[in-house]
Amino acid sequence: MTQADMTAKKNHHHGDLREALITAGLEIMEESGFEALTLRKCAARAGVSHAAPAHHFHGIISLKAAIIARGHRIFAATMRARAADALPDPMAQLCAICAGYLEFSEKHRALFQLMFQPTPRDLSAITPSVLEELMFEAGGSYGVLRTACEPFESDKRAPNSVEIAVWSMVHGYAMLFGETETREAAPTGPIPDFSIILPILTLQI
Amino acid sequence: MTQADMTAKKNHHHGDLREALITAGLEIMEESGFEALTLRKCAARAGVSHAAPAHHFHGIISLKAAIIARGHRIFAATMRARAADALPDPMAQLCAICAGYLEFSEKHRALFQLMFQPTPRDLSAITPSVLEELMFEAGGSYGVLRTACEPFESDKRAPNSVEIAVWSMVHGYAMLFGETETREAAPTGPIPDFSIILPILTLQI
DNA sequence: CATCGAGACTTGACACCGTCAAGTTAAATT
DNA sequence: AATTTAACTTGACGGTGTCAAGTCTCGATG
Repeated sequence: MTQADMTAKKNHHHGDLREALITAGLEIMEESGFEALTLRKCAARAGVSHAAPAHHFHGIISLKAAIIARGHRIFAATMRARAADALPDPMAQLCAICAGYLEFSEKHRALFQLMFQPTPRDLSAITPSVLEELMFEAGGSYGVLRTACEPFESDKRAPNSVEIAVWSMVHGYAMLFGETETREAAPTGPIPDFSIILPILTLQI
Repeated sequence: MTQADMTAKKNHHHGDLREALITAGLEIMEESGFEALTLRKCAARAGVSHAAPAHHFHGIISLKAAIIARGHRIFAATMRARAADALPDPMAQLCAICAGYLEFSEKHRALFQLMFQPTPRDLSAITPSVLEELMFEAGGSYGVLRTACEPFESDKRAPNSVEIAVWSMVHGYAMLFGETETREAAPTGPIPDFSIILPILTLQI
């Protein structure tokens, strides 16, 4: 519990409640999974009453959006870190970025699940400043992948088709195999590593 | 409302409540999206009290599992229907089955989302007979895709690597683009059709 | 420095949710 | 016909998100 949390326990002025709620949300999901995230639990962990978040977030949907924005920032950083360790040629960069994609989906499974859960149809319910932040951060993390795919695009194919193919494949793999989850249906035998799968695609690019 | 529903409104014996609850769940999601699905709403639509489902399903998790099993049956049928209309060569069959995969994800978006939401870690809470049905139906729908990929597997690659690659790609595409959802981040310009994307992969197989 | 207004909370209540316990009604069995 | 079992209903509880009204703190102003 931070100094601000302790202050909140005494008074009506937390000091940095917005950030504390986001941090609480990230911690709760890390510990108990993506479905454990609730507004009241975040408020309790931040040391305030259940209605306090309303001043910072227009409902649970806005708090989740802020957490997802934070997730995209960590996501982009994870992919960039892998790219920084790889050779500069386009293929090595793409492989590294995909490895970062999968690393994030495994290490932060609950956050990844939250980030890619079905989007509410009406984004207008989200606090405008939070939505702007989310769009910015999501664009940033997606841009890492897009940039890595650019060298492989060609006038011979539909625009963006390589980035769509790569994103579909790595995202599908992350969703389906990113964690040794209990599954109702699965391929028999061990799942091949994505580094084996990706070349099936990229050799043709 | 069926005859059985009307019977339930009068008495303590619905007649086919199990099926009515599953049907209610499918309808509610179709109308109001995947997050609108609740046990009480299903019970109300089936014309019984909120606690009636407990006799057939051990909690909301079991009712959802039953709905998901139904979803897999429709899913498999959709892919098989596409395959039935296609030429018998392996490539045409694979393309048709992927088209069926995407058709299902678009036409039954909420059901698709429910089917591939993060799985609860503890499946033992699910009614055993329901879990068995789910495993069977999920295995059946997955088997359609697996069978279509078999002609492309090779001793030169890791076992199952083609089916993993294809499943990752088509599932990722379905999750990301299967509906013109509101998205925080997206490629610029129109999304290439999956029939353009798939050949990037399959030409190399 | 005192006052006022806005910001940042707290308390309480409501409806909805899933689950459980106890009770009631109908069907099946003996 | 009586008994047992199945299939419900009713009511309650705790957790959830949201709203309204109230309270406390901070910042602005004179």
